[in-house]
Amino acid sequence: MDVTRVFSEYLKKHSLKITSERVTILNEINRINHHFDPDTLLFKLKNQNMKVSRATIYRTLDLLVDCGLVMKNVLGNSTILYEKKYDTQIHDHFLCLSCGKIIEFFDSDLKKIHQKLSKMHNLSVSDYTHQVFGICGKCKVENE
Amino acid sequence: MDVTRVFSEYLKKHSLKITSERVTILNEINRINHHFDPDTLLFKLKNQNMKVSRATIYRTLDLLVDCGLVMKNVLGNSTILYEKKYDTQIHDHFLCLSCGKIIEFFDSDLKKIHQKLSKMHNLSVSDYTHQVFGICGKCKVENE
DNA sequence: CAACTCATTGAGAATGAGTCTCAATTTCTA
DNA sequence: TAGAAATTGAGACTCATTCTCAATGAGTTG
Repeated sequence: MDVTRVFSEYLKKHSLKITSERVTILNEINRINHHFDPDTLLFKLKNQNMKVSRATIYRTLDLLVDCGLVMKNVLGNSTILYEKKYDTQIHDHFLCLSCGKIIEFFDSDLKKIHQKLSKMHNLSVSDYTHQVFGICGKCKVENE
Repeated sequence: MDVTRVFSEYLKKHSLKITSERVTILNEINRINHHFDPDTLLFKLKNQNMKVSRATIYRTLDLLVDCGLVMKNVLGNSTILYEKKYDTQIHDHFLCLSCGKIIEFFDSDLKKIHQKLSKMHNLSVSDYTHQVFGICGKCKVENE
């Protein structure tokens, strides 16, 4: 998937400009294979002497979410995490309430639930989040 | 379900006190049949001349979530909503991205997905959230 | 390719939901 | 009913995110 092209076309369509900051941010996200938060992203760029402001990180993430390349998740209480939506099928997260560990998973049966919902209410589904909370295997053992 | 009793017992077990504010808040939640946010709750109580501070609302909601009587959801970007967990089976929300309408639904097949997940990773599930985004029937028609 | 328009950027101020502080008050145990 | 311990409210505080606005840059047009 030519991510840069998708983003460029999105920007053009909305009369927005292809700036070096936007390209830099997208490239960095491309390199991250799991979830991340805006500050981590800022930090990674700072470490490479790429100068991008916090405001621009937030603004660009909004654009990437809007054009469908990035997914924004609010996990549990207040943990916010972003992740690529391409090159991956992972949409769902399990959060261990004891140690905070996050397990990523995907179950295609969820699609069937969404299809049922669509039919029942005559609506169309474009996205979803599904988060599961509990105790992971390791913590279960430790609490025994 | 004797909600007051459940809450009282929870408080006793944790050496916490049954105060008029806590009872007032629980009673008000009892009267609400859909989702709500902390400020709405505060407002409703103010309108009835019940004096409860914002801090106490937040503190009590945390307790109610902890003892399992109330569910806290983060819907979409940053909408936070609470709702009763008793007298209802509703756990899941559909949010119309066009008009903001929220449709509540429940599908028991989700349980099966959680059971599969539990087995696969040897974990135990205690809670979940499932949010679906898209366009509702009404908005679909209007956009034609 | 130069001029011009309009989006973009960064620095730091502003916002706002939620949390914390602490003295005064209330609960409840013994 | 006395006393220990939890609770409350008001407002200060936090911290992630958004806003402001002057300076800069992209890209369009002649």
